[in-house]
Amino acid sequence: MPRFKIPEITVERLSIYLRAIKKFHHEEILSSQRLAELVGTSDGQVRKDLAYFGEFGVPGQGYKVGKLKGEISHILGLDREQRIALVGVGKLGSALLAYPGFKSEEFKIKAAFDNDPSKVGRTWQGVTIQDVKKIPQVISREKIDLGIITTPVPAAQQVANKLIEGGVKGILNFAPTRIVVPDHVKLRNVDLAIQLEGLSYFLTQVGP
Amino acid sequence: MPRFKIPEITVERLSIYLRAIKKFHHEEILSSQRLAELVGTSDGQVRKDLAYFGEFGVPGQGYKVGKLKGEISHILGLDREQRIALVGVGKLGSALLAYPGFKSEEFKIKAAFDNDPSKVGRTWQGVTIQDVKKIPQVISREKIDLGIITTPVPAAQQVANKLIEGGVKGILNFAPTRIVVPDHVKLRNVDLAIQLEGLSYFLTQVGP
DNA sequence: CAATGTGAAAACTTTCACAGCC
DNA sequence: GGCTGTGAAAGTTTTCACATTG
Repeated sequence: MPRFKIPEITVERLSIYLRAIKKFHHEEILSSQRLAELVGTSDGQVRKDLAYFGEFGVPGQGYKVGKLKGEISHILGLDREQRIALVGVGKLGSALLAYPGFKSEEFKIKAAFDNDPSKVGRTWQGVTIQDVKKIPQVISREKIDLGIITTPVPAAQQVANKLIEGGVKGILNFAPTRIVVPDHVKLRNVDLAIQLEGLSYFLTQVGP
Repeated sequence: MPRFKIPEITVERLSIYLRAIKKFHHEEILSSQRLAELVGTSDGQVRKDLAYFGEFGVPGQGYKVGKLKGEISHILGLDREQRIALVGVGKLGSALLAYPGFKSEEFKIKAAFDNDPSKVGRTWQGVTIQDVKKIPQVISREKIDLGIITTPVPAAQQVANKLIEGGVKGILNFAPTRIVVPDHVKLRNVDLAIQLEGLSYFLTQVGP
């Protein structure tokens, strides 16, 4: 549907728009201006972002919430189940297993793995923790296409390799280290400490 | 030191460079090319990023690890203690309290708050959990300048207001909602679900 | 002579403003 | 009259290439 290359930031904003409009009723109509205020951007930006993918609005009126929800969900692939595996059921891993956004209708964590024998076999948030050795086999049997890495740094690359061997197409990496993946796999790093460091920089700008 | 406005992404990359060079010895010398390979960017990018802040390299040689560490740490404000408060000691909150990057030499979580009476008074990771009512008072007494919000969505704005009342200068918000802050406070949102949705979009691009 | 620092060019993103539609 | 969709302009970031330096 997209004419050519879509900026990654546009996709990110679509997620944000979707979150914002979910609070409204299907029948309601929002203008780009109203939507922009809700999420903190400009009306032109909203229109440009949406226009990459089609014509969803009605001139003179605005965007109908129901239609927009459907379109954005479809663009983001949220209208079909996304099957996920999480590796590393430590503190952060178990928090994410319970995190509302990670166990929604669209996202289903189908498998969890750890290398700690005392955790293997236990069930947490409805998911049974399995041995990391089984990663490739389970990923491919369960047709899982997204992997989340919440292991310590030293294990991250190995785990990524196993996920890829099993056939995941995307990896969300929380281990603060660079991991290398082949071109056909999409990697996204979330480094929580870097977020803090960015704020820290800001403080050096404003005062003592 | 910076001549004018520095792109936020440059600051983020500085954090990444710093993480990468920490693995090397003080005396070692790295070229921009080597550093670029380590973090997955281009040599020109590395030089541009650093050149915003000064001349840290030696032409014909490269960058000395020790010097670079010092300079980047200083730029990011990591050469002095950053005092932090965390609000919302749920699953994600307790994971972050234990997260290595959040309890480093530079970052000290000095206070934690929750509104659940059964949690108040308990100690976790060396920090005693206090009642959210005390936020403004503790923030200002302890001279805390960064706040982390890991509460559920409905509480986020209220908590932010209390943090600001106490005098924080920056807020790291993990609640998936838009919160509004005055101009002099720096807000950074980390929405974990959006990261997943970005990957999900990618899958729609490469095939079913 | 190897690698930095840096203008200038290219690529990309956001803003603007307005024709066209409801 | 109000609001979308969209080219064109402005602004920003990245890449390029080279003069300069140890």
